[in-house]
Amino acid sequence: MLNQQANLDLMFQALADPTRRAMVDRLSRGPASVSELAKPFDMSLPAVVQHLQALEASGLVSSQKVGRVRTCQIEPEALSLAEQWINDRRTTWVRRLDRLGEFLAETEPETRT
Amino acid sequence: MLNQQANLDLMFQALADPTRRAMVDRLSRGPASVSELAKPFDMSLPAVVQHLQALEASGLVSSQKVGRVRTCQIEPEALSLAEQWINDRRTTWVRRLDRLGEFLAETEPETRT
DNA sequence: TTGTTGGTTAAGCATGAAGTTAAGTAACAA
DNA sequence: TTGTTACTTAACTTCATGCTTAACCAACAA
Repeated sequence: MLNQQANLDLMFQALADPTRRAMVDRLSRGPASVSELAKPFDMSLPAVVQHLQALEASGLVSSQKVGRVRTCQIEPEALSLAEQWINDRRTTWVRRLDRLGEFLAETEPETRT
Repeated sequence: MLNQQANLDLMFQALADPTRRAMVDRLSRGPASVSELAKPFDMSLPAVVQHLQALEASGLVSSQKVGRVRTCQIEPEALSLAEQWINDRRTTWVRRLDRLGEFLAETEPETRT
């Protein structure tokens, strides 16, 4: 298992680019070859492949080459790692608000509505 | 409402840096001043403030200045926007697998275990 | 009013990311 | 075996990011 921290770096970095998000979006609907993935974009093929490399480095996408065609697919486990990081922070925040609510309720019960 | 796409760019970009994630983590436990936020990091104050600007630009954090102290807090709505984007893609992926399962069950019922 | 604290502004620098073109390779099709 | 397809590699340009230091300003404390 790689360093989790570094992994999140690569993950969020990968998702920070609209082209790469569009690729993830495409792959969430099913596997695709490199040129299929490239088709919607007004960009050279090498550029597309560089985006793909970023996605693969982050663990969000994997690929295998059969013959001369490289087929790419989404790696949903990786997606949920990013999702979980966000959710953990939101949860911490929400819990803090709850404790604050309790505190206010305990210390000034007469001012409650 | 700003362009959602651009907003996600800034959001994920902001979360791609470990220093900024640490700041979000800190702020998820409650508000903090700029210098409080800066304390854990081995980095000049201007550098910390630049990270803060990235977080504010993304909508993940807001701040107000009172006297000479600027107090920062997390903006959990923004967090859940990023979370939702990820979740939507995972959901699409899962549904695709479900349909694939149905398809296989319908076309080759005799090969099921 | 003088010093200290808390933050801001500006300028500069090193690195890396996003794109390009050009040339190369390996598989399949005729 | 010759051409086309599907990438791959390499070299290069441009722009953005993440820092730095130095100087500044405004609020509060003595």
